[in-house]
Order: sequence, then structure tokens, then C-alpha cells
Amino acid sequence: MGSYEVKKGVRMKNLQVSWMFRQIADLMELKGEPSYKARAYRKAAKTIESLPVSIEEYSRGDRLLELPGVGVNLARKIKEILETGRCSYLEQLKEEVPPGLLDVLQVPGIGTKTAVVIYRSLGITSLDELERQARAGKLREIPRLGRRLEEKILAGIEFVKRKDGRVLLGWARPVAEGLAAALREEPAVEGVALAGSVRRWRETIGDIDLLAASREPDRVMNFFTGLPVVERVLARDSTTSSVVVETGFQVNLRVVEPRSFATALQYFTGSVDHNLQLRRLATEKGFKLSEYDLEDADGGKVLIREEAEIYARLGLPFIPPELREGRGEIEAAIEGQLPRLVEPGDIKGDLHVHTRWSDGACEIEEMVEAARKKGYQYLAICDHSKSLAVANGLDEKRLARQREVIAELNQRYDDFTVLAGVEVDIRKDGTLDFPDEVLGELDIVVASIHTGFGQGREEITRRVFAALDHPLVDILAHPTGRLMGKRRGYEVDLEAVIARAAEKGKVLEINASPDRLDLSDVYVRKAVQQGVPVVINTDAHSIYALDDMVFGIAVARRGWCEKGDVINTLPVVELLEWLGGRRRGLK
DNA sequence: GCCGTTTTCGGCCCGACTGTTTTCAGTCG
Repeated sequence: MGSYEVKKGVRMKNLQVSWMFRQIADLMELKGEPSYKARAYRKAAKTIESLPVSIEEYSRGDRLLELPGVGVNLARKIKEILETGRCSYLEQLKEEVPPGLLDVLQVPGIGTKTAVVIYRSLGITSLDELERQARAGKLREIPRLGRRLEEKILAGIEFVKRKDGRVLLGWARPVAEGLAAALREEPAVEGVALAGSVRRWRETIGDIDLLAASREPDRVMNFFTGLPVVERVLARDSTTSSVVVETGFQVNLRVVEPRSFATALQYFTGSVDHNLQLRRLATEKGFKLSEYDLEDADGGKVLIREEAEIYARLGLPFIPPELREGRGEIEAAIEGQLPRLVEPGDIKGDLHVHTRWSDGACEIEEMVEAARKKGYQYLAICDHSKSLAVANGLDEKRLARQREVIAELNQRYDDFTVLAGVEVDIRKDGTLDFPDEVLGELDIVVASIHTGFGQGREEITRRVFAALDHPLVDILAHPTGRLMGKRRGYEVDLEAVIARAAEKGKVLEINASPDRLDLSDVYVRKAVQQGVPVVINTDAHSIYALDDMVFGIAVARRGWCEKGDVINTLPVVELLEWLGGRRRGLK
């Protein structure tokens, strides 16, 4: 029996420190301290929250000063927070500045200056107070504010209250692609591209950003705002239009001169952090990069036809949009260490789908035909196991029958392999829903949690460990169980799960279902860094959901995955060899 | 408050939009 230790709240400390630093930054600005000081705190906050290990390790080893943006002063404050859970400087600031102003600051249209002005003139220190006074028409009476800003603030308060105004990529992306296709129909349009987070394939999207090149912007804007799907036009001029489409998304279209298209695309793709770093690099190299053009040291404009030329001019290989999150991609590019990202064409099969045998909508044969049409070499049928009664989970008998059906089906194909698998439930006590003799007969075993979401961090992590330790388990499916927009995942300690998977040679799933995308990109990167292979599965419950694969691929790419990190890029012979090897190793 | 083989001092991304202003500050991406 090995020692069991859950690294409790590994990243919580990091979040605590960065959250406090962000508060300090805001409060400093409210207090009127110079902005470069506040910026220093924000920079350190960002470093710390995206640190792959606990800040405590840096503190213990007296290595805090190694962190970019952390100097003597911030190191001292970090130590204080780690040791006492408090930060006296933050507390002092809260004495000097009403902390409620931090909420006021969340309202779009209100920055630190405005927050201070409305505080000084009306004594407003909370969102509720702000809303009352705005409704009463008091804000417009303040010098330099006015009616328009008051309206904007009221709308902003609504937005903050509605909170997470983001939608799933799985909804936004098709809308964005449809609108882009529609725009290509307009003859005045010389080029169209998705930009912003939808181009970077972020898991959720605020607004959809589109970019078009045209010499006749007004014609393009007329066409765009007149599209049948456009429900409401929020704003429009000859450079930008913002509309709400019938699905409720806000879509922004920017139209630029064709010669600025590539630089604009780079700029509007973001992320902000990526662009910031790229501009800094440009400056170092004597260039000036803006959304309009790239200027060399003499102020001459460098002709840029393709986005890749921008990177090339700065001495970098092309950085795919999925990597542009300011998570070290520019450094990696400089050092020639960018990953060769996995691509859709690399995927040879899907190792987790359902059929009507449990809660799927299609027959095995339909799923297989659909997978063949996609050019796959294999498909693993992994229906639910018996304890998941709500999903019509299979018992031993039905599972055995299903295996026979699959065996018959395999007789019919010489170009396709159907794997007999199961998505076996990890029960509340960590045991699996089938005995070893049953699991041992299958080609592949996918294990996952569907019950007992309320278990504590330690308990549920131990439960996942039990599955990872089981010799017959190949894949851990949707490792956190989250359903975005519906429920949070369980409190599993993912850092520990990744380490355990590495130790036990298990595969972690990237579930491609748009509301799961579980593992998420950051953890995918951690997993592959530690040598844990991943698999991109759709968990399809119908033939249509097989198409969700792209969203999983995007997550893998955002997690810096190369083809070799993803097991369902293996051709069928090698996949079978690999699975067989695992099983032989048991004997 | 941090950072640097171009600087240990003097910088810290750049540009557009908004609203209110008569020349610009504040906010945003």
C-alpha cells in the first residue's frame, strides 16, 4: 500500500496571491498611485496564477525572485501572504479606499478615474448605490460625465449582473463560420476571416469577431447589417459594425483596407497578452507593429500579405492562433521550440462513443458507417455500465451480447476495426462497475465518474486514483466531470491525477463535447509535459456528434499537443499493438 | 515596482473611440 497524499489546494495559494495582488493594483489606481506600480502588481499576479507549480515551492526555496515581475518588495509580500494568509499592505489600502469601489470598477465604461469621481461627488461605493443614482439621473450632473455615459453605465451594470455573458465555442463557432461564408458572397469583399477568441478556439466566447478586407467598406457594412440573421444593429460605421444575431450573440465586423488585412488579422486575433509581447519584440527589433502595418526603423512600411510574414519579419515561425495566449509561445518560437501541433488529418479514430445499447441515439452499425465516412480506421463502442441505470447501462449479459454483435460486424469490414469497449463507472468507493474477468475480455476500457459529485476533494481524488491504479483501465474519461454553463466539475485534484496517470501509464481523455472540453487546455499541456498521453474522444451519442472532434482537437492544440501525444493518431495496427501490449503486460 | 549587455536610471504597447470638451482625458481591446 503506497502512501497516499493529496496535494491539497496546490494552486489555491497561487490564486490567493494573484487575487490579492490584483486587488492591490486596482486599489492603488483608485488611490491615485502611479499606474506603473499597479501594472507591476498585475504582471506578477499573472505570472503567479499561470505557474504550473505551487508558489509555496518558490517561497520555500527562496526562489521567488526568479519569477518574472517579482522583485524584493513583491517577494516579501508573497511570503507574508503565504505565512499569514493576509497582506498588511492590502489591508492598509482597504482602509484608505472604500473596497466597494472594486465592484464599481467591474462595470464596463467605468475605470479608476470615473470610479473616483463618482465616489467623490456622490459618495457611491457599491454597485447598488451606483444603480440607484444612475436611475435617478444623478450621474449625468457630474462634470465630464453626462447622459450618454450614464446610459452606458446602466447597461454595464446589467452586464455585470448577468455576469458570465460567454457562450460555448460549440455554439459560437458555427455561427461565426456561417457569417463569414455569407460575407464571402458579397463581391465587394476581398477577404474574410474569423478573429478574436473564436479564431483561437477558446472554450467560451464573449463576442464573435469577424474581419473583412474591402475597398468599399460601406457596401460591406450594408450587406452585413442587412443579413437575415441579424436581429438588431447595435452600432455601425464604415470600419466597425456590431450586431446581435438571432441566436443572441453579439457579432462585431471590422472592415479594413486589403493591404492592412494581414496585420489587422494578427491584431484582432489576439490575445491581448500575445500581442503585447509581440509588439514588445517588434520594438526590440526596431519595428513598430500596429493593426495597420509593420513599420521598419526608418518608418518605411513593410508590405505584409500574409499573417505569417509578420512573424517571419520578427524572426519567428508562424504561431498558430490556438497558441496565442501569452503562455510562453513567443519565447518558444524564438528558441525554435514551438510544438508541431496535432492536426485534424492526424486523427485515425474515436475511442469513446455510445449507441442505442445504452443512451445513444444510433445503432452500432450507423455509428461505424459514419466513422468510416470520416476516413477513420477504427471506432471504440463504449456504452455505459450497469450502475448508470438512467443511461440504460449494460450489465454483463448485454455487454457480452454486444461483443458478439461487434465481432460479427468486424467480419464484414476489411478496412475498418470496431473495438469492443465500455465506459465503466467508477463507483463511489472507487471500485469499477464490472469485475476484472469481464473487463479483461474487452478491447478497451474507458473509466469515468457519473455519480457522487459532492464528494470532497480528497475522497474523489482517491476514487480517481483507484481507477488509475486498476491495471485494466486504459483511459480516464472527462476527468473533471464539468458541464460548462450547467454544473461545475467535481473537486478532483487534477495535478495529482496527472502525476498518477504518468506513473501508471494511463491515458487522459480530452472529451470533445463542447460543453465538456474536459480536460481543459491548461491541464492538457501539463499532462503532455509530464509524458501522459491523451486521447481525443467525442463521447458521441449520435452520428452527428462525431463531428465534435474538431473541438477536442482545438483543446489539444491549445494544450500544445503534438501528434505523438495523442493516441488516436495511431494507425489501427499500432493502436491494437499498443492496447494488446498493455494487456499482455498484465500476465 | 520591476527591469536591463544598448540602460543600475528612465523607461514601462499602441491606437481608436467616447463624450465632453474648445484641446483632451478616460476607457478599452
